[in-house]
This record gives sequence, C-alpha cells and structure tokens, in this order.
Amino acid sequence: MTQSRPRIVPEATVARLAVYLRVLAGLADGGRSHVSSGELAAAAGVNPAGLRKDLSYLGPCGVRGVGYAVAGLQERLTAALGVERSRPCVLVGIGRLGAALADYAGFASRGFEFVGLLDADPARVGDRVGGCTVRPIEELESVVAGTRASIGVITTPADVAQSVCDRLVAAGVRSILNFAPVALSVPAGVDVRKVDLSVELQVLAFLDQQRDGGPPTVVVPVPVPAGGAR
Amino acid sequence: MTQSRPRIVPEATVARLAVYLRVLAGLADGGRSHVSSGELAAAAGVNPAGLRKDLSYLGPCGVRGVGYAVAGLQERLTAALGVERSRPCVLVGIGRLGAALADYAGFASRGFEFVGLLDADPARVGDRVGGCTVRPIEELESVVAGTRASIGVITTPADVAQSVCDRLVAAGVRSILNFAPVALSVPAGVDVRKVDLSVELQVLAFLDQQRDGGPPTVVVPVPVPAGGAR
DNA sequence: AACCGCTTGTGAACGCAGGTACAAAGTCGC
DNA sequence: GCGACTTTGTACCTGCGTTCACAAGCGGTT
Repeated sequence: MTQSRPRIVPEATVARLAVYLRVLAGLADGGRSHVSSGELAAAAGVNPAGLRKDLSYLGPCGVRGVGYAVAGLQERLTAALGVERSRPCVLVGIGRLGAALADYAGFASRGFEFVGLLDADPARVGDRVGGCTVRPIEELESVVAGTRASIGVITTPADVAQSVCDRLVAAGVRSILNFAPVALSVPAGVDVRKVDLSVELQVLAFLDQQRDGGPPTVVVPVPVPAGGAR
Repeated sequence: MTQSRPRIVPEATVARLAVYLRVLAGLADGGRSHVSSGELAAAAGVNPAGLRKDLSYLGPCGVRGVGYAVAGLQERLTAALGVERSRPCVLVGIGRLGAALADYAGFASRGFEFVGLLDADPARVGDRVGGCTVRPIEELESVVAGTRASIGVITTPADVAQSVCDRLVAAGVRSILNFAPVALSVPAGVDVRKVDLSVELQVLAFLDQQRDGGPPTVVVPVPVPAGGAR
C-alpha cells in the first residue's frame, strides 16, 4: 500500500508524462544525473511551469535549487504510468498499418508487447509479424483469455470495427486504441482512445488555407516604416 | 471574394468538422438528403449542441425544423477545410509506417495525394509504394519545389526528424505532420501536428492501472440490492 | 555559521472548450 | 390561412487546462 494517489491526474497531464519519460530516457543514455524543469520542458516542447505542475501531481519529486534526479524521476513516471512491467496487447486487423504497428520497436521498448495478432483474411493467417504469428479472428476470445491482454488495438476497416470492439470488450479488454475512422460505443468502464490520421491532415489543410486565403487576421503587411530595422 | 470568415474557428472544432465530413460521405452514399444535428452527432460521437455550434462557425447552414442538407453541408465543409481539390503531400521516411501511410486509401479519397516519397536508405529507393516511386532524400528540395507540396509528413527515426523538418521548411513546406517521437522546433508561420503512438498506449496503460490499483474513486461495489434488476 | 542564488512547488487569474437551456424560424397539417 | 411542432442557432454558465507570478527550500560559498 503506497497511499500515493492523493490527487487525481488530468488526462492531458498523463499524455505529457509519457513524453517526459521518453525525454528522460534520452538524458539517461547521455549520462546526465540531474535536469532542471526548464531544460526538460524545452526538450518536451512545453511550458516549464506546466511541467512542474504536471510532475507535482505525483507528489514532490525534485530538489529545490538542484532539479530532478533523472533516474529517480524515470522510476516515478514509470510507476505512475503503469508500465513497470510489460503490458500484453492484442492487435486486430493486420493490414499495412497493423503490421507496421506490430513491428514498431517503440512499443516494445516502452513496455508494450503484442501477444496476439488477429486478422479475418485467411491469406494473412500464419504470417509472422514482429515476432508473433497472425491468427484467425475466430480465436479472438481465446487469445484474450489466454494472454490476459489488457489493451486492444483496432486497425480494421471501419465497417467491422464496432463488432471487433464489442468482442474485445466481451472478452475482458477494457482499454482500446482505435485507428478505424468510426466512433466506437462502449459500456461504462471501458476507455477508448481514437487516432484519426486523415483528420490530422485535414486540420493541416485548414490551417494552410487559412494562411493563404484568409489573411485579414494573419496578414503582416507592416512595411517596416524606417529607422533601425530589426 | 467570399467575405466568409467573420468568425475564427477553434482548432478543436476544425478536427471535428473533418469527422462530420466523413460521416456525411457515408450518409450521401446511403442516399440521404437531409440529417438532423442529433443524428449526425450520434454518428460522430459528440454532443448535438456542440455539433450545431461547430457548424455555426461556418455561418447558418441548416434549415430550422428540417435539418441539414447533406450535399450542401458536404460542400460547405469541404470548402472550409480547404480540401476542395487534391493537396500534394511529401512523405519522408519510408519504413513500415511510412509505407503504410503512403498506401492508405483513406488519404487519397479525402483529397490528399502523396506526390513525393523520400528515404535515405538506398535499398529502398526505387520501390513503388501506393503508386509513387521512392526517391533519395537528396532530392527533397527539388521534389518539394517541383510538386509545390504544401504538406510534409515525417516518419523518420527521431534523430533525423529535426533536420528533415528544417529542410522541408526551407523548401517551402508550411504544414508538417510529425510521427517521430520528438518535439520539432519550427519558425513562426509553420504549423506542426504531432502523432505519438506510444503516448496513446501509455495513456491507456495509466487508465488501466488507475482502475485496478486506485479504486477508491472508481470502484462500483454496489451489489445491486434487489428489485427490478435491469 | 550565515548569506546568496538557483530551482521547485503552488496559489491565483486568465482564456477556452463543453454543456444546458431557451428563443427564433421554418414546415406541415387542418 | 393559421396554429402547433420540429429543429436550428445562440446566449449563459460551469468546469478544466494553461499561464503567470511568488513564496518556500536547498546547496554552495565565504
């Protein structure tokens, strides 16, 4: 019993904690023993005060006048994020994207292990991807039960994503990462995070067009009157 | 001159507009001519009032008592998002993830076309992926200039992402979608959006552990007393 | 041993996004 | 032609996230 959860951590903060953890790994490799909030914030691309507030949700973990101990902070973040030991994940839909994810070294090195790869296409069953063999979708329930997978990743076409999701939930998965472009509905107690790649591009397209086509607000026509330019 | 930008659109709204546009495409395929905000919101997974507020940023585009005309709304959203015609994109780093993105049909159907694929590995140069040939990274500047690509996608390893980003910006790209796990620094006037896949998993791991390990707030031990269970 | 500078941790204000509730408006039925 | 119903559009409010600014605390120095 660590009684270490006096404050609740906002989800936006959790996402940043994961970023800090990665930056810390780089610093540890470089042999650094301490870091200041300013340096860490710069590397993570956030505000220093915000970073300190994020870390303060875990309780005091720095030393005033010195900074944060790299190794100690790594441990603390690892524990807070729940990645102390490897977490088993199942991935459904081994298309191009699914195969890329299954083979992505960044997951394994951060404590995520794909213990089950499932696909509905018989032609794909039996393939080995990232050290795991693709199995038929019919075995979803048994794979989840046998591996006690806690996280499910969906990279199927949109039209089957909801049914796959339902089966994952029924099998006991309570955390789902969805790459299919649909809004999944799940019962209370199940968390879904959605990654929508084309939405990201469309937001960029919007910003692009806003710059080019809607200058009344963004335009900078100030002709630099004269005098000491710069 | 359409003078159609009286209000500025929040970025969170823009991201949802892209989702609405996709849902509308499905409705149009189904032959629907009109939709209510409630139905559209349910399909997109958002609040109906929020959806109406989002759409109202584009000016009135519905008919009271009737709903929204599917075709008209599609046009309006397409124009607002700046995807009326195909937008050329360049993709740097043709690993598994890069190849999956280059081949992803969801991009092409939404007005994004990869006109340049670049990789530093000579073994990969010349490969054809998604209808385009991989070219050496040295040609980055000429490809950007020749295609007038407005969006750059970075799927390189983290250690070269910043230099690739700098070259893209120098070549004239002002919108960047970054999959590398680093915070890119860019000059003002350039937009960067970051997709961090392992962060998504770590957030799920956190929520998972919070449920299992810190139940004082989330626990639901109510044993369903009796009566009309349902 | 006391001072000084540096860095953390936190309290307060600001701005923004999301939700609720109501008024405006248009259509359908009689 | 008029009334009632449906649905949009918007004003208000609440809550969260972010930022700024300051006080507390620790190490190094003399």
